[in-house]
Amino acid sequence: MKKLNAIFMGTPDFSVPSLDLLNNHPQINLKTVISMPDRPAGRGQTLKSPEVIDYAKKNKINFFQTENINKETEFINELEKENIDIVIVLAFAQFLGNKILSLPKVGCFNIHTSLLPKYRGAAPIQYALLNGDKTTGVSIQKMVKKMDAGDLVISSPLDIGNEENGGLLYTRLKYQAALSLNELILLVDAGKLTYTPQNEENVSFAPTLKKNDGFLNFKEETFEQIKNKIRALDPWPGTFCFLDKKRLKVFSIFKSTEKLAPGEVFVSNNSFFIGCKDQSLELIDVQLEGKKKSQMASLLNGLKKEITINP
RNA sequence: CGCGGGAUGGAGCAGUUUGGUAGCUCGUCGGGCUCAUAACCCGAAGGUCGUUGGUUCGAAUCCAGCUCCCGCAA
Repeated sequence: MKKLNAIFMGTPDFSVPSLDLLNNHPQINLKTVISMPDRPAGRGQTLKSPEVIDYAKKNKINFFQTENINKETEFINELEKENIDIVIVLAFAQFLGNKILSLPKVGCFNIHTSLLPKYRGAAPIQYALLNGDKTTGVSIQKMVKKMDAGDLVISSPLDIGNEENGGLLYTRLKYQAALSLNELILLVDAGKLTYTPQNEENVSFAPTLKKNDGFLNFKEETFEQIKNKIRALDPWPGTFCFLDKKRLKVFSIFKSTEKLAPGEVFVSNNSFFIGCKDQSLELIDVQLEGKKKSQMASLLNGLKKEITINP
């Protein structure tokens, strides 16, 4: 059986297991890896390569970095000579134009971490948790110009644990994505690919999360909403409020029976209570700006003055 | 040289501007009270103040270098 000539497009660590699978798959001849340019990152803002590029360098795979693949006409012309069969896209953070979409014989396939048509967009994992879903999954769709709207070829559900946070679900889906990719390759290889159009009536969106989406507004959010937000955005981008003027990251809370007005603060026995919209909660694991992660009880020992939250 | 905070008994902090015997809230240990207690009372142990050097009669405190931790940002 002839090997499939493949191109992989992706950027962060999330894409690496799938890339690893392609790189080692007997049915695949991996031609090139395409990713975003190096970016300044971390304290000191030193230039850092996408994880996918690190992998490519380490495994001596051809790679190409660009801000916008659609504008790289020269590079695309080169690719056209390569007889590409399939393009795999996972967490690439770029849209693909017609030139790329029509490049491979079989098609461009995108691995998406939700059960499409639910949660089209950049942050499906977090949205599933934010909404308290019990199930999510991995979808593979044949890409079209409209974002995440192509016909489905694989839809593989995954149960979400009750206390599961964003980090764990992210990791599980990272590997689930690679397993689904293997299914796709086997189907393509056997010529048994089937296309199922998405039901447009059930479409929902999961737009990119910003840092400020992690703000905990105790006055206007219910306990359940806050709880899900902490779970969903842990460890990234994280949830926070303000203790006086300083940022206070919040990692875990307990439900409390204290009767407090929304936004009201109450301190007792080294416990810190805040009223939210429908009931009240106690802060447990927190981290004050410039400090290490600690327990709220410990932090309270050092705080003497009146404390205000979200002033 | 992206911006900024921090390092003080086991924990969280104050003290640093105006150098002069190290303090607070907890925890730990012992004792007391109590049917009992995470509550209360009495007492005790525990710190070369991150590290190196400098200034000084004297440095947690002033100056310089170094190490480590963290928030923003990406």
